[in-house]
Amino acid sequence: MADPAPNADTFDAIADPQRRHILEMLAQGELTVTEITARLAILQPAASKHLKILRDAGLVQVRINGRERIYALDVVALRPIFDWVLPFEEMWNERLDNLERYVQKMQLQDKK
Amino acid sequence: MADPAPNADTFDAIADPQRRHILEMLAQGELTVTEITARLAILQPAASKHLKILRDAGLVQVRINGRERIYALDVVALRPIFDWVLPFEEMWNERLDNLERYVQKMQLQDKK
DNA sequence: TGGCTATATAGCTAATTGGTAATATACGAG
DNA sequence: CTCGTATATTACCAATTAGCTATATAGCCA
Repeated sequence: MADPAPNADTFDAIADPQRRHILEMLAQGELTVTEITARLAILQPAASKHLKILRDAGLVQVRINGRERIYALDVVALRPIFDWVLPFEEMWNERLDNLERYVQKMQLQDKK
Repeated sequence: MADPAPNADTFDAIADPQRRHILEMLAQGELTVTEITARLAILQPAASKHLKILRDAGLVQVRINGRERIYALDVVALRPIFDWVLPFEEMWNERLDNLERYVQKMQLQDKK
């Protein structure tokens, strides 16, 4: 049985702006290849190529409807990105918290 | 005056596993180029090249100490990644919440 | 000064990438 | 069955990339 999320690199998949754009569009709802192509400034084969990369990364799912392929976001496949960046986010939040505390202390000093 | 965070593409910068590795190492503390090179399976010029890309993306800062360059993480530069992925994370959290609610409802049904 | 160390840069190469044009496949309509 | 539409795939090209080797720059130490 094949891995349902073969996970050809997710980071690579989202490195390209066009592919991020596709994912953002699909977050609003399903789209056909023609609709996706129309919203990007590229030709259909280029769109199909991007979609293949997104498919291989497990980020999108296809459903066939007659001669159309309807693409849908598989949002959970973005989890590796979120999980990777989250610890860093905690770092800068700490930093901001410290800065806030520092600023508040300074303001108290000023009032003295 | 130059932009303090020139932001040569952050997504591109973190697409490479070696560069992600460097950022993870720097999250633990500052390192020299030699130390970074030693922890990766590449030669020093390759490490320097990665570091230049990370510098251009504003993800690391350099401090000169004699003939050493001490690199430090500038974690806030990862914010664009976090900000981009966060709305998607909210989507899959919703999905999981719905699933939890559904499971709970089913469990209630079972008890009837 | 000369020689060693730390780092960056330049030049090269093989592999990858994002795009295009051309072609193949397959479905729906008449 | 034939024609037009939707999509994928192939072949090709220019640009980029990640690595290497070789070299340049600069600080430290004797």
